[in-house]
Amino acid sequence: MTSVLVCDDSPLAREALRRAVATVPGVERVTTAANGEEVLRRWGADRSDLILMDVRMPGLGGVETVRRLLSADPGARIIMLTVAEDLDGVALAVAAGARGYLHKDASRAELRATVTQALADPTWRLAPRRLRSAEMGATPTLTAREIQVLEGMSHGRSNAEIGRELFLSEDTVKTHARRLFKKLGASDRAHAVALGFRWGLVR
Amino acid sequence: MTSVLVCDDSPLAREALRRAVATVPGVERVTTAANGEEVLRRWGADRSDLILMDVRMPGLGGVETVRRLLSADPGARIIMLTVAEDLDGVALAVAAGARGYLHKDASRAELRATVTQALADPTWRLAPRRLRSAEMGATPTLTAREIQVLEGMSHGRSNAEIGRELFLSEDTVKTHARRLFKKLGASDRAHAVALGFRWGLVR
DNA sequence: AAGACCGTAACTCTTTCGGGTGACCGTCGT
DNA sequence: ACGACGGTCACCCGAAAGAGTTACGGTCTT
Repeated sequence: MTSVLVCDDSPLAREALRRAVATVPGVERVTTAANGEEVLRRWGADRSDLILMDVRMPGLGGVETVRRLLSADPGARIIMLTVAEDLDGVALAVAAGARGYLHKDASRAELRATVTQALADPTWRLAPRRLRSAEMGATPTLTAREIQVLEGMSHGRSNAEIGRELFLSEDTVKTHARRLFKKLGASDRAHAVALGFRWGLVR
Repeated sequence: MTSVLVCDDSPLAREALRRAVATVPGVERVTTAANGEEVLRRWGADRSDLILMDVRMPGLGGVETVRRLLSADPGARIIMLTVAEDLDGVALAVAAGARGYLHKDASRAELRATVTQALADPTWRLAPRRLRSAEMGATPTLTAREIQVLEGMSHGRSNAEIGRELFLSEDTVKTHARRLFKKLGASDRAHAVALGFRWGLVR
């Protein structure tokens, strides 16, 4: 029974990862956790063959979780996940005993290849790879205009105000809005803003 | 000329910190940065007497920034800022040479006391303190109901839907909405959701 | 005891949104 | 060269949202 534990605090990324990992040949079960504490709890109950874990998590951070996990079970295989702009945590995690890491902007295929390899070879270590975040569960790709409109929304501006700001007619803003809603799967602007934050499209 | 550099990726927290630090006796200048790269850039130009820096930042993380800062100038005084649920990064940062850290949920007074002490005594180290985030620049305090409503909004639900979900009338939901808008200073629900994310009230 | 919040709810009125649809133009890739 | 896509704009329409106001009972603090 080959099982993999996926841990990421972003529900969206978590689901995307879960789905991607589930397609790896040989993987029969994928469990998920939202933070380090949850990983440790699950690990106490039933041990997975491999753990994919985000470096940056609220609560117990990735690095410390790796330490605790390995002090409990030195054989645990852990691969860290990271966004492009967070290389220090990865280095620390690998130094702490993680087997390797994956950039979140790597391809789904690379993710699967890495997981396959890690599962096949218990001694596997490192070999960094990339993966386009667009492919790790379809991160929505917004155009520059759409992001500008989304940002305007996140600052509480009306369509008319956004239009004035960007020298566009309100109707044009509405068009961009409708298109970005569709891309994000948002039902309204509040939802769109939330998804923008969850996907890291706006801050 | 006593100057302090404040670094936090959250614009809201950054401003709050800036204002709090500016009230410390003896501090004549407070500069800000949004990430590690910016800190290093500023540091190259003009060195502050003290740096307050968030552990968790996009881009160059707090830990690595501490390392680079200290390798350039071993005398740099750095205090890390952290949220309650992120203790590993602090330990690493302190191990890397930071003088101490502050919980973001400490009081404004404690923040000021720590800064005062760090500025007065160049050899000062550690002495962790706390500080209520509510006081570090007036983090809005929403009631449980208001947060539930805000969360509903972040999931794209209409007021009527939120009402059905919480067994409330739509009118009541609208009342909670209006109240939370006022607390957050939001102009509409999209703005409220954005502020909720920025303040860490919703995920 | 008085006041300050909070949770609940209703009513009105105006503004904004979001869907649907269509259209023109430019660019880029095939 | 054709088609897909993005940016621009317009019009209609019904459904929400948001502002303003009022109200009543509960809890908690002063």
